[in-house]
Amino acid sequence: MSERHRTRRGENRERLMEAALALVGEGRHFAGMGIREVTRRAGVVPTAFYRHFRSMDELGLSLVDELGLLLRQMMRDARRQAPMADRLIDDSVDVFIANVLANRAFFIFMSQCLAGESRAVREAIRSEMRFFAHELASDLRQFKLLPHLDDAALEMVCELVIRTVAFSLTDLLGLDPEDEAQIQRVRDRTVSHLRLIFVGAEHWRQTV
Amino acid sequence: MSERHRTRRGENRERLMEAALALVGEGRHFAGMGIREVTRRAGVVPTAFYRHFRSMDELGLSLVDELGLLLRQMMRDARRQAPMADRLIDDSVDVFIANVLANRAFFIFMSQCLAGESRAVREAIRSEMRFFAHELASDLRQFKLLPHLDDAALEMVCELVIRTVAFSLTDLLGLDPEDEAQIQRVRDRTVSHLRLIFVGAEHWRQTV
DNA sequence: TGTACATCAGTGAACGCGCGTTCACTGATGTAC
DNA sequence: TGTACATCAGTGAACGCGCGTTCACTGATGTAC
Repeated sequence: MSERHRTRRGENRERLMEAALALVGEGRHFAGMGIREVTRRAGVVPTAFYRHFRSMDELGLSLVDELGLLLRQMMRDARRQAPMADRLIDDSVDVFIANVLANRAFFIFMSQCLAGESRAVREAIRSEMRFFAHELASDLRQFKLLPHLDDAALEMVCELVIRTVAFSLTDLLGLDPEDEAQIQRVRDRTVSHLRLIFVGAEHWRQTV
Repeated sequence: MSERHRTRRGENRERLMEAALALVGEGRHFAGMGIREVTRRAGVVPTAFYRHFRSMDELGLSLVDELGLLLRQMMRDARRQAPMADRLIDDSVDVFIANVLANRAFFIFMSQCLAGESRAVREAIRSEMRFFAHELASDLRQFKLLPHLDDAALEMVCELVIRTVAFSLTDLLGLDPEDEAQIQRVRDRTVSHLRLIFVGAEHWRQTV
């Protein structure tokens, strides 16, 4: 083992991504982050950055890819957790909140990116959300929930659901992660919002 | 008139704020913006910045104050425009979209700030949104809409309405402002979402 | 399996530039008497 | 209304520092035969 090459192949790449994410988790904004800042945090020489990314933008896109995997994992969790229709909303919100608390920095990154500088990153996040809405719609179809809605109406409902959850993300991220009472309040509010949407969906008449 | 002092009192202050806003409008993120960048754009010597703001953060807070005025103006517009209950949603969304298109940079700034670096700015925007929800609730009370809801339920509904509109902001800002067909699609989707929420509100049963 | 070689992933030194900020200054504006 | 003076809002020069990026280099890893 030499002094200079003591790392696994590709290890520094991960390190750089983790460092950027850690900085985001500590309150820095990705848009204002520099290459030297990230490499310093990663404990890596500045030039090493260029071995893995051409720019911070490219690092951002890689983070979005990882975020996508995380979100898909979360959706699988929710499906496993919430098989009964009457607890569907409560359980899904619980899964969501647990995941956000466990991957705080990732979700802060996501909410930063929604209004971020790079159009490519913005679009990537939005397409991830559209994918989610679509998945939710096909789950509801499969569980025979809201059978009176046509495809377009169902997609519309699911999109609103996903957006509502995404917005409650910004509530959650603003809180002290230890403050369980506040987290409970955000949870209850999100559940109320989703119930309201589902009540609306049950009484929705096609082509109003 | 001297060469050096040809400006009105406080004119450079406005210039600096306009410059920051202009840069945001062109795609820059406020979090990554520097003092020299803003002063350069404003056509002002860098040191002049310190005559008016201690830091970029403070300039950001001033922009939020101006944004607050703009939003209140928009709410007055909406009230004047939408006196009939059956056109309430459509007209309000139209007022909103017209205001967003007319003050694009301001709204981009707002959506950046929701996930911004400064907690103070973030909180300022959120409190602005809470104020809006509250105003909407008292309007609905006054118009005798949704009379079966108690105060807490009505606030909850209004909050969801405001969030839904705020989220459609991010749709709108991602578009080419000339592309009327796309804007129309965002408008229609927002109207659908709000209708869905109001259908839910009409059938909402207290203390579910 | 062994060898030769290309590629990958790391290094430290160095560059020029733009950054935030301080300073001492000056003219214009507002205020007290 | 005039005068004296404090404050406000502008200026250019200068500082030291951290930035992104280039370079020539080297050892480790993977691949072809």
